[in-house]
This record gives sequence, structure tokens and C-alpha cells, in this order.
Amino acid sequence: MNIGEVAERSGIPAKTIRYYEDIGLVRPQRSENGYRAFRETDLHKLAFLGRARALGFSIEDCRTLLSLYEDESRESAQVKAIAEDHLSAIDEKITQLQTMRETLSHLVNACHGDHRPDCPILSDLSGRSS
Amino acid sequence: MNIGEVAERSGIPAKTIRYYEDIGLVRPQRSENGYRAFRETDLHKLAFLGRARALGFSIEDCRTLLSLYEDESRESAQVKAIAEDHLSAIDEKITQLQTMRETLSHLVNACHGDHRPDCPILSDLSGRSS
DNA sequence: CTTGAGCTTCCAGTCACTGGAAGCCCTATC
DNA sequence: GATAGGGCTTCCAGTGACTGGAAGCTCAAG
Repeated sequence: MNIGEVAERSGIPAKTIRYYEDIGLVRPQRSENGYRAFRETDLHKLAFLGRARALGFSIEDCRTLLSLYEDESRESAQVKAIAEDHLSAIDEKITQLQTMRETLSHLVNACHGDHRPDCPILSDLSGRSS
Repeated sequence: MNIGEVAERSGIPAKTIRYYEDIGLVRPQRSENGYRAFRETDLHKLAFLGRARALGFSIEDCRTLLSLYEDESRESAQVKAIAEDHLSAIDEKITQLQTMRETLSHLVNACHGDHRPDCPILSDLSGRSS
């Protein structure tokens, strides 16, 4: 398989696949013409990466997850630990965003949004409480 | 005021303040010795930036918000539009994260997390539905 | 006079790509 | 056989918003 087909079938852009090779996440063979020659297992790996990235795992987490996936003697506890860490990072981000959302939506509601210059949003940002 | 004091009073690291000067968000004067000389208005601006960034506004949004803040003839509608856009971007991110969270927490719950290799998390990532 | 903190600039690195340029390879059509 | 195009290759640069570090100047205290 050439990179174009793999990109289509995995849903990962060709550019990104090349980048993943660069950082050692996949190691496709090469054809005589210099083109990357992907096997089904490479495609499978890339699909794995796509799903892991879609769950928000970092590239380094993905690297570890892949190696655990390929390690027959892994312990599921290792995988679970990574996932739990990531889950709590997600929870933190959600909380942070909800705090922002809260403040911001109050401000937006308080702003007339008309042709006049008075604006509670700017007032708040400038540090005045009113 | 030197940069250290401004950093402390605004809560923004000195490095970041220098960066903000680099990209033209603040333009402190200079003392004869070459040190940046901040006035109260600079401090005020930086505090404004700090609050805007804490609400998740991008640097470019901050730039616009600052210029609106300083523009007596602004219309609050301009400010509100930026805030509303940002609010919906936040909502999108929250939704995305909650989707991840949902999937991930199911997987984490399904995983024994013991010394055995069987792992629903890896199974899911590898594309098997079981 | 020395020490150390604080300030300066500049360069490089972060994360995970993404865009673009220059150029080779392959197939199809004229 | 020439040419056009699309796909492939590499390499370099840019994104956002900082952050770390090196080398060197300034200032106040002891």
C-alpha cells in the first residue's frame, strides 16, 4: 500500500503519517522506487493511533499504549493507569473550561451589545467590579 | 517600575511580559540603563491581559479587546461578538472533552487493572468491539 | 571590590502537526 | 516518444503562547 491509500483507509492525513514515521511510531518498509510500502499491520497501528489521539492521548501516551498493545506480557494495570491519568487530566480541563464558561456567559448576558460603548465585559477585564 | 515588580503585581511572569512587548501588546518606556520602565497604565494593561487570558481569549482576541477598551467610540456589540464567539468555542471544547470523557471512563471501568494482559482499553483502541 | 540579584538580548525548544517548495516516479493520452 | 497530471519524496518553516537557558550588563549591599 502507498501512503495515499493508507491515509484514506486510516483517516490520518499523509503528512501526519510521515510525521509519525519521523518520530518512530510506525516503520513502513520501502519499495524500490523509494515509496513507503505499508502492510496491513502498519495500517492497523495507524488506526490504533487515530483512535487513541481521538481520545486525547498525547503522542507519548500513544507510543506507550502501542508498545503495551504489542507486549504480550503487559499487565492491564499499566494501561489502566495511563488511561486514569488521562481521564483526570480531561476532568481538570473540563472543570477549567466550565469555570471560564460560567464567568464569560454572565458577562455576555450583562452586555447590551448595542452601539453604545458601555460594556460590562471590558469593565470586568479592566478590573472594575461594576 | 521595573519588570520584576510589574510581574509580581500583575501576576504575569517577566518572561511573558517581555514576550507581550515583543508582539506589541505593551510598549513600556526605557530607563537610561536600558531597563524597561513601566507606568501604572502598563500595569493596568497587563492585568487586563491576564484576566482576558484567564478567560481563555486568544492573544489576537486580547489585542482586539485591548484596542476596543482604549477606543472611546467602540460599540459594545463589537466586544459582545468576540465574547460570544469565544463562548461558543469553549462550549465546543467542553462537548468534545465530555465525549472523550464518556468513552474513556467506560473503558477504564471495564478494565480490571490487574496483572493480566487482557484489556478492554487496548481492545477498543485496536478496533475490536469486544 | 566583590557578590548576588535583577535586568538585558538572543536562540532554542515545546506539542502535534501543517503548508509549501523542489523534484522524482508512474500512468495515460496524444 | 513527448507531455501532462497526480502521487510520491525530502526538507524547511510556521503555528500559539510561551518557557528555559546562556552570556553579559547594572545596581545595591557589605
